[in-house]
Amino acid sequence: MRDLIEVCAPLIYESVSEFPVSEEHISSLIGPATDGRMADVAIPCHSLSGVFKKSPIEVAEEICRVISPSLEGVAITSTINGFVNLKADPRWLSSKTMSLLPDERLGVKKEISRKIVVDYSAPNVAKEMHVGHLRSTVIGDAIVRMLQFKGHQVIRENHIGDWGTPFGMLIEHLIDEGEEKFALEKGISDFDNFYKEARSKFSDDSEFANRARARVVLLQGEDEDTLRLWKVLVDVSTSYFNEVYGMLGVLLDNDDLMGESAYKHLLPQVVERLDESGLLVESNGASVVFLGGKWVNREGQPFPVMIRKADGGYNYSTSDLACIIDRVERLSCDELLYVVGTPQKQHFEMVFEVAKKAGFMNDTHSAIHVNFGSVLDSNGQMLKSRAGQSVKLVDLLRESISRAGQAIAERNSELSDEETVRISKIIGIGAVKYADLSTDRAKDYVFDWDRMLSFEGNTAPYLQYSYARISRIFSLSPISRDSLKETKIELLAEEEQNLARCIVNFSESLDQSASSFHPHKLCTHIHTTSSAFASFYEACPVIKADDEGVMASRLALCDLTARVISTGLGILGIQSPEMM
RNA sequence: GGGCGUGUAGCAUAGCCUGGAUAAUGCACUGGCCUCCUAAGCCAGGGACCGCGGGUUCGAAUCCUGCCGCGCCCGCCA
Repeated sequence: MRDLIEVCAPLIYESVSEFPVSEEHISSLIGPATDGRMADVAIPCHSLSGVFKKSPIEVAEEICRVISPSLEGVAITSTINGFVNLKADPRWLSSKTMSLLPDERLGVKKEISRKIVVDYSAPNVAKEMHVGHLRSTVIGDAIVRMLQFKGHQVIRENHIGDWGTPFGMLIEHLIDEGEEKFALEKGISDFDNFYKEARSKFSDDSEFANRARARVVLLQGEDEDTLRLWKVLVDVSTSYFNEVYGMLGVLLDNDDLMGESAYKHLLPQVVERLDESGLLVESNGASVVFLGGKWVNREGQPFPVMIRKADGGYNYSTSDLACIIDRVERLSCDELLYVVGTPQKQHFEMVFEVAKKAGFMNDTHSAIHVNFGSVLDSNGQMLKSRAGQSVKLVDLLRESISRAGQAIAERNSELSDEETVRISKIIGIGAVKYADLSTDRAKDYVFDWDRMLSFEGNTAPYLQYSYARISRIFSLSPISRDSLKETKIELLAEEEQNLARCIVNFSESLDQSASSFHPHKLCTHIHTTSSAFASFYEACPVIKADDEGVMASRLALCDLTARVISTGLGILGIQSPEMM
């Protein structure tokens, strides 16, 4: 109810000017009501008790009496327990709602555009995509869409693991297996096996291990044939990633790839510049940065950010520092977001601190670790990839689609086979994504098929069902959807008013979601809206309304509701089916 | 040991940044509602010492502090 506060606040200041309170004081008290049933906006008057030398209850009554006339037609005032309560007047609410009818953006304003790099997904070449990549990919995609919608220039960066020592063994294994065979057979799947085979040969077969080590040297020396083999692995992997991205319906494509290999020429420069800034220290033959402060290890000794190992190799931190240089200096971005799991929190804190101290970033740049929790199984255990036993992302998505298909087949026999296939994908993928997005990303969440695919509760299928119901109304409506832009909306029933509130609050909710990089806030709002629609749907006949004006008004509400749901879900990367 | 995070009905969560009312939502549970736009729904109801103790405040789930439980991180891996 941001808009209501904006309208009311000046009127309230003016009305209370005769009282011995400052505008700031009153302003600090006006806020959204904590209990939506009591009011939209509230002024708790308890702290004014001393100034007025009266009880909070009397103060509230006095303020209410004074402000009520000026709020005529905007808000309905009342008092209880020392609160002045303002409830949106249906007239104000309806005019606000009507103003959104012709607005494609449903009241969402664009911000002054910033250039924002979002680093997310980050699968590894020649390895399977698993549940951990799911979270990064889905959350990152939603954040990218939110920021774009708010008018920002977003640069997607998929920092794939395509460089480093494992490629020695991977390339040798590729040679052993035969590259033609590999390229043909590895379309979708089975990277896990390939990687495991290479790994076990590396540990069991010393001849292979020697070849692998020699191959790493060749790779780093950019030997032509080695690079070509490396490229085979990268190409097959990225086309696999693209298949998964296509299945998931996320924005990532080949243009967004910026693998570790892309930064390798910057690595010596990182060392040089850290050295020039005086941060670099030699420690046991390695080059490191000691940040001091709270960064101590188990023994209480300061522990370092490793920049260059004693063997001359570079480290993860070095690569991330190179990224920062590239993003700040080549892309000249204002903001750097890293959609990466919480376990790496400390790593990013340290890297950002080094980057600031070394002047790779200045005060105008902000680097934010958009962290997320782990996906747990039903026993509360982490689904880890390296331990093996990880769930392959493609299998998981396929299963979700298949389960969704069964669920809709049980419920609606009118759908053709073709429609069932199409809609199963929308619902299956939507369910997985929404389950991931709808709770606070920083917390762990338990992966539960039954819950995410339930058509009840705060789930994608429930929201999609609301949208499908509205679409059904329009398919039966005598009034076309396009002709509703100028419709007079009248909010007679309580259910209509509650629905209108949700529609009006959409922009505020999106703003909060986008500014905090917390997609679940938007999810909560879409669910509240769908729920308000379901109550409205029961209580207020639309195309069966007796009066034509009422029908048009309700159709307009349906149109806005559908747009809140589909725009909201769209920003989360989830589709809204017109039937299901 | 140090650092970070987390703890809210049987279960899963929101609210915590920015203190405000009888702590909100969903699942599950109980009871109602389909000759009527998709009942995949709606309505009503029961269910919570907001981990525990102190502090700040007129007022604390929210801020501060101390404990306790759980998790993660602290590698010349990424």
